Amino acid sequence: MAGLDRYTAVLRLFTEAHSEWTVPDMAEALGVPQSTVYRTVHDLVAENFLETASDARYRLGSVFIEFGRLLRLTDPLLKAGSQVLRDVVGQMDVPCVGLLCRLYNDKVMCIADEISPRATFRSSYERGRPMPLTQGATSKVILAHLPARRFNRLAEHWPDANASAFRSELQMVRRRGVCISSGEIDKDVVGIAAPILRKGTGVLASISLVLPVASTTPAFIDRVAQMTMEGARHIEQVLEDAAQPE
Amino acid sequence: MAGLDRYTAVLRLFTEAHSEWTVPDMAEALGVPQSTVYRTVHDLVAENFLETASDARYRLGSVFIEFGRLLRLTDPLLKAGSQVLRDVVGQMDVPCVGLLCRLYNDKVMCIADEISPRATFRSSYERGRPMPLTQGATSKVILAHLPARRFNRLAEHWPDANASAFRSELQMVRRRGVCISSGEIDKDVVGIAAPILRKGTGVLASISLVLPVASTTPAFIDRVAQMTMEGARHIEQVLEDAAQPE
DNA sequence: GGCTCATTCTCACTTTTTGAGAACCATTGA
DNA sequence: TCAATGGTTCTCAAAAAGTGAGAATGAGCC
Repeated sequence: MAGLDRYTAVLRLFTEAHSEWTVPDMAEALGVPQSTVYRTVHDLVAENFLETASDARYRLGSVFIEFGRLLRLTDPLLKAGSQVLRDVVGQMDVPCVGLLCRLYNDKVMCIADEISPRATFRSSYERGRPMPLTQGATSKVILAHLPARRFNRLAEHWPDANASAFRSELQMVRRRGVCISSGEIDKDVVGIAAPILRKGTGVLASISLVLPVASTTPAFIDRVAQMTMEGARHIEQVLEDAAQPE
Repeated sequence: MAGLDRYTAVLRLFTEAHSEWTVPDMAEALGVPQSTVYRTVHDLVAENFLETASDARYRLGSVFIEFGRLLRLTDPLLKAGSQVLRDVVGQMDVPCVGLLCRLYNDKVMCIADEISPRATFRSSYERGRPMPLTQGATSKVILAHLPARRFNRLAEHWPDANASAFRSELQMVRRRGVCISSGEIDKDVVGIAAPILRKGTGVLASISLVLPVASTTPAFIDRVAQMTMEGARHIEQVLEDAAQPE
């Protein structure tokens, strides 16, 4: 184990289910001697990637909050997307959840969300949580706009029984410019997602609206799809404008 | 430059003012050859600490959002504090900002905030932004409860003209259990902060309420101070309870 | 096809990391 | 007060990575 991996391997041990670790446990999990782990952990603590908890345990440190702020303040997609999400969700007349998601390794991850004040449900697409690429409107709309090469490389890993049907479904999504799915990830919830594209770069992200099936009709879904696509176009425009002046 | 530093030195180049870097510029800023920086950046991109922007530039990557979520979900102080902040700010009958802050190297950093829906002002203590230790109620209340050794080590770095007056001010804060300051960081704003303590471990953090001077009276500030201290005691209690069952 | 520039690769040379064990240090309990 | 305990740091020689100058590759772009 070398370079950055040495450190990320330790950080990746920390999960929702196992959020505190002792050095002996880390050493065991990673298969390296304790003295090595002590050194690595020491370095990570010094830079606030980890912090000491009680009883000789360690947990994730606050550096992620610090850099999270920098990201919020400086990431063009995050800045443009958050603003548009707020606007779009604000315009909705039923409680809903708005999401801005992007490709993240072989997953899709929400990087910004906006929840109507009165929404009583939640989406599984929680900010910062990697989600599968192949299910849910939010993910599929990204998949549908991926360049063939990238798509194929990702597709190798899925044991997809019905690849050709899936491909033609995605092609339809691409043509339509929006993906609508119901109950694929969360029961009783509809997801309506539009891709955020950039000429030359391809698909950057997706913007989606999630609402309870009970509050929808086909006509309403069409209207929301329209709003979602407009939101996507708006984000694309802001990004375009931001890129020019440089 | 070795170990983790090699990587953090690159990450620390990325700031609000300079959020995108080319490799030649990084190499220049760090005083190392480009080929070395290319390698380091390559590693950081692979782990999503950085991502490529357009025009051969790089910016911070989304890994911070991913780990930020883990922190939100698993950090005991963050979990207890966010909940209590929501409660306390919810009880307030004037617009205000609630903050949960902790010592972060030689700074104080806000790790959670709660802003009344109708608040028209903002605190400089923004989530994820390191702030000076010696100004503002939020910071000083932490300073006031630091063990002498830690305090002295930090104090070495300040060119404090009036150290003894400052020390006695802090001693009064410690006795009173709350720190109230006005306009020290933000003009026209009052900060009311209480320490979150833990026996054995010392001061963990502070909880504070920030409100416009215009909306305060001495009696009201006393009431808010009371609420803030109650919030702090509540957080301490939750942390205590969470630590026991293990 | 021949520029330009970003990025990766190569390889001899340095520097760092590694790991087993000893040393250190704070706490606890005779 | 003196062991004993357990977490953490230190030591040092062997092993493994990192380094950097320059070459090679590759992707636009006249």
